[in-house]
This record gives sequence, C-alpha cells and structure tokens, in this order.
Amino acid sequence: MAALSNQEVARAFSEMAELLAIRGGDPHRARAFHRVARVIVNLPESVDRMLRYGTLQKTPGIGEGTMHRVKQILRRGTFDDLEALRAQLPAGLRELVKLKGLGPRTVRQLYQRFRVTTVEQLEQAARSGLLAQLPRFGVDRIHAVLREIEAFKNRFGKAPLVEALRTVETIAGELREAGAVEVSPGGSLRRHKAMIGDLDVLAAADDPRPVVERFRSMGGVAREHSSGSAEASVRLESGQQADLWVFPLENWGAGLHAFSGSKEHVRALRARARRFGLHVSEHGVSTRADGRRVNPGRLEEEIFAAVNLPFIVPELRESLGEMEAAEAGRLPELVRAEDLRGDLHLHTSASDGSGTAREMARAAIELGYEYLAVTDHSQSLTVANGLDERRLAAQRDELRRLEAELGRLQLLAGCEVDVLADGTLDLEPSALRRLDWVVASVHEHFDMDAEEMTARVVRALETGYVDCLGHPTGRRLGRRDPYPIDLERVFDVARRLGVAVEANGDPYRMDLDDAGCRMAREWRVPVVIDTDSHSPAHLRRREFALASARRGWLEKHHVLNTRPVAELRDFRAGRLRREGLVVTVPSRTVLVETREEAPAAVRGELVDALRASPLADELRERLRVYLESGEDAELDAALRELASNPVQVAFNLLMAS
DNA sequence: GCCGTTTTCGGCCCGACTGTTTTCAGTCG
Repeated sequence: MAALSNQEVARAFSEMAELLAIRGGDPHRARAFHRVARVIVNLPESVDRMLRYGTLQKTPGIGEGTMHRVKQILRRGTFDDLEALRAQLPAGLRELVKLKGLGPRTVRQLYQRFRVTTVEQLEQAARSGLLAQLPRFGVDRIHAVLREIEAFKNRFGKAPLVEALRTVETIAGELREAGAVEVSPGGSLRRHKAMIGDLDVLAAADDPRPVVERFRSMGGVAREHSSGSAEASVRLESGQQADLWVFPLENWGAGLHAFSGSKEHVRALRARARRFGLHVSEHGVSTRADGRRVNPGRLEEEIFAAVNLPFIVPELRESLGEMEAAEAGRLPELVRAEDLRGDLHLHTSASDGSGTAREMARAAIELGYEYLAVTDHSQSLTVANGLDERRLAAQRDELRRLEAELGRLQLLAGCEVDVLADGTLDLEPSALRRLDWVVASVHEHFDMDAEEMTARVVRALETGYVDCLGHPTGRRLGRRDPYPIDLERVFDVARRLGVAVEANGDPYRMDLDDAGCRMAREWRVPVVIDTDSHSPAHLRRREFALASARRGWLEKHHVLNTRPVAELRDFRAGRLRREGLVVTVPSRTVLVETREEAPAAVRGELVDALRASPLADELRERLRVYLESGEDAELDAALRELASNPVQVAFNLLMAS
C-alpha cells in the first residue's frame, strides 16, 4: 500500500480537533490539534519520509504526542484517542458545527439534550419548537438557524481565486463611490489562496456609514447576514458570503493586518506583541501596562515594526515559519512577475488556442519577455486538434521565420505532449528530439491509483525527452480533484534526470499548488512558472502561477524561466546528452556554459553547513546525490571552496560523518 | 498539545456582534 498522503494524515488530526471542541474541555488542546493538522498539510516532504529521516520531530508544532499519533496513523490509518472520541460522538456533529451561528458548545447541547446528530434532525428540532427549550434560544435565533440550513442545502461552496478577485473588484468600485478612500481584499483572498470561501473586503473611510450602507444595498446581495456601525456581512446571489470592515484611515495598516489573516499568523504576531508588553489589534498598537496607544498603525509595516519584525508579505502569513524567518532575517525574496523572462507553455490556433503564433508572440513582447515556447497539443488529443510530427515540423519552420521577422523574441518550437496511459509519450523520438521544449502532461485516463499514476508519469520522464512536467496533479479547481500521485517519487526522478515541474497559471488549475511548490523547492526540482495560455490575453495569467509559487516560498533562483534562454537550451541539451539521446544542435544556437554561479551568500551558507559537525541529514543526502549524479552546481561550487577536488571532499565528508 | 525574553508549568490574540437578558455566553473573523 502506498504511504498515506500528508492530507490524509492531517485529516485525522482535524477530526480530532473538531470532536474535542464539541466534547468540551480545554479549548487550547483542540486548537493544538488544528495547528498540527495545518502543519502536516504544509510539510515540505511526506510525513512518512520525514518520520523516517528524523526531521518530523524537529518541525515546530510537532511534539511528542503528535509523533506517537503519526506513527499510529501510518500503521493503521487512525490513532487511539481519535477512536475513543469517535465512539463517544457521532460523525454528523462535525457537519453541524460548520453551520454559521452554531459553534461546538451549541452542537454539544443539541446532542446531549435532544440527540440531534444531522442537519435534517436539526431542522426538525427547530420546526417542532424543541430548540426553544435551550438556553438563550429565542424566536429570532431559531429563524436564523432555519435560514442557515437553507443556505447550507444549496451552498455553492468556495470560488476559485480568479472569480473571487473579480467579485471584489466590482464591490470595491461601489465602495469607492460611497466614499471609501482605500479598498483592499482581505483574508485568504489577499493571501492569494487558490480557493476562497468568504470574501473579505477592507475599506478606509472618515465616515463608515455610507460605505457600510452601500455594501448592504449593492446589486448582487441576496440577503443581509449581520451589520454593525463599521462592518457588515451579506450573502451574495452566487451563494458566497461577503464581509466588510471599515476603519479610519489612521488605522488602515492595523486593520489590513488584523483582517488579512491567517488567524494563526495574527495570533502568533499578537502573542509576540504580548512578550514585548504590547497589545496589537485593528485599532493599532498600545502598551499592555496602561493602554497608552503607541502607534495607530497607518501603515501595515508599522505593525510589524512594533514587534521588531520586517514586513511579511500576505502570501507568507500562514504561520508556517514566516515569523521565525523574519526574526532571523531570512525571509525569502519571493519570485515576482518581473523576474520572468518568458513563458514555456501555451497553445495557438494550430491546436485548441484562439490566437496565432504571431499574436501570441506580440503579446509576449508586450510583457517584456525574451522568449516563448509554443507548445501545442500532440496528436492523440484529437478533441484539441493535436499536432503530429509532420505538422510540428511545419510549425517549427513557421516559428523560425516569425522569429527572424520579429527580431526581439526567441521562439522555442515545443509541444505539450500527452503522457499516454502506459506512460509512453504521444510522439516518436524522431519528433521529440527535434523540439526545443517538451512539456509532458496527463490529459486522459485519470482513473488510476497512485501507484499506477506515479509509475506512468515516471516512465514518461525517464524517456529523457521531457523538459517539464505539465500540471503535475491534474486538478481542476472546484471541478476535479487532483489525481492520486506520489509527488515525492516524481520529484525524486525529476531531480535525478534534470526535469522541471510546472506551476500552471490557468486560474482553474493553479497546479502545482502552494504545498507542491514548497515540496519542489525542498526537493530542489526547478519550477517553471507558465500560463498554459489559449489566447494572447492569457499570458497575464502568470499571476495565478505566481500565487502558488510565492505561497510556496519560491525565490527567483528556484524558477527556471527567470534564466536566459541559453540556459534553458543548456538544461535540455545537458539531459539529452546524459541520457545518451542524440542531440541535434540548431546551427544558430551556441551551447555555452552560462549557468550562473550560485549567489555568494548562498554558497557561503552552504560552505558553513559543510564545515558543521555532524552534517545535517539533508546535506548528507544531497552529498550522496551529488556523488551519484555529479550534478548540483551550487554544492559543487561550495565544495571547491574547501579543496580543489570537490568529489574527493564530498566523499570524505560522507565517510567521516 | 505545544512551547519557553515569566522556560518543565502556566498560558495560549482580540474585538465586535447577536440574541438574549439585564450582564453575558457564544460565535465569528
């Protein structure tokens, strides 16, 4: 049996947390389980592997109790005290807590007094008047429960980031008209999560009343949920909930911070403030001793500065190590749109795109790109008018002509070749080796288990012709779950062969996701940030790939298409050479070793790590891989600083440790 | 359950709103 995924392991801890909250007792214990679940979902490697390598217990938030439970879960899929709690409380109660207005305490009472365990039973209890017997349950509250049950029944669920951003943009326009001087998305939307539940909108205004009033009465509002003097909550016709908070401009930064979340990040920052004798809220910073306000928080930077931290961008605010990194001065310099030199996955009207190669190229030039890979579908994807070898050859000639004509953009003749069900590629080697860039993707036959799917993708990579694995999990946001696949095994092979993985900017894919990007970073697999464009306008969708990449802590040097085109060609040629595949070098291309030296600072750190004793586990593994494959320019450079023969040094270090 | 500038026990973010009650518990973000 394949090892359980991090998501599956985390699910057990989430369930434990929810059941504990319902059972009652120390609420901090329940929260601790929630925290553990989050930490596990976001681990950079599989929990199974980290357990075996001893890195799990070093992870902040993972204590002895969790170690013990993880071992049980990996063995039997569950752990003892979860089973005990399941025996006490029916599963349906967890569903009930998800209804707005019902918390764990109310649900507990419902169960203890009336044995209510499902939404249907709750509805009955509300209609029969049973609920009125509970303390603090009046007629209004019962009606609120019934309305919420109605909303629950036809809840549309979460919206992909792209849709949520569009909705908030419309709302922002309304609020500005009503006098808001600043408007910003808040919550998970500002942190650029892939799927957005509630839409959070933040605004600054001298007088909040007209802004709140406009929010409640604007078009698209189905029902008002609640409102106050400077906040309001509505249900939109789309089924989504939208929440507004309005602050005075002098507290704008404090408000932004408080309502951008994540809850865990905000909580951690406030706990830190407490240690400084300070009190942080949306009203600014004050002293705990006498409540004197020391900073209203006009700018968000001031909130961080108050607790002696540099500004942390919203994408990182997940309480997954950003506070510690900020404290140590090691916040990542996240990759930005302006770092990208080209796009390596797009379609033209030759297959299922709507723009010609020329139109796509012009759009790329407008974005300031240096290169573009045209990667139409391959032949077996007939629904997308996929290209066969003959048509690909004709397209390559066309691209050469176009490149000469435009003069400002290098055009790579590529293909998004299908990974067939048996893991072979949908084009013959004769066609594959004449291409400049090959993206391999799974488009059909998703009904495989993780073992089969992983073997299929690995086989495709091992042909040696693949430069980048396209949308590695196949998810479609809100439509199709990712197919089961062991990403670690895929990354392991990708690193060994020198294959990149894609962070896809299709806003309904965003695949890899943030955790996947972080995992790629950990496995030192280069990531390509591209768009899978099907029209010229789509090239701007890089923002969605960037969202995943930035949330995954990726920096410029982790991303392949921040490099000059010569390095991309080198990346491909190097692998083809190593794999013993015939390399045809286009006469105009000079393969020069232009690989940038690792930045001196990074190399210095690495040299220090190599001098440390004992060597870190991760570094030992890296040395092993280096000795096997001879690859790892960064490590190589660091080793050369220790002695002239890097291989000998690596060998000695491994032997000595 | 986890953690440590109050460090192996005691504390764990904070404010606003709702519905109810008449001073506050529960919920939410």
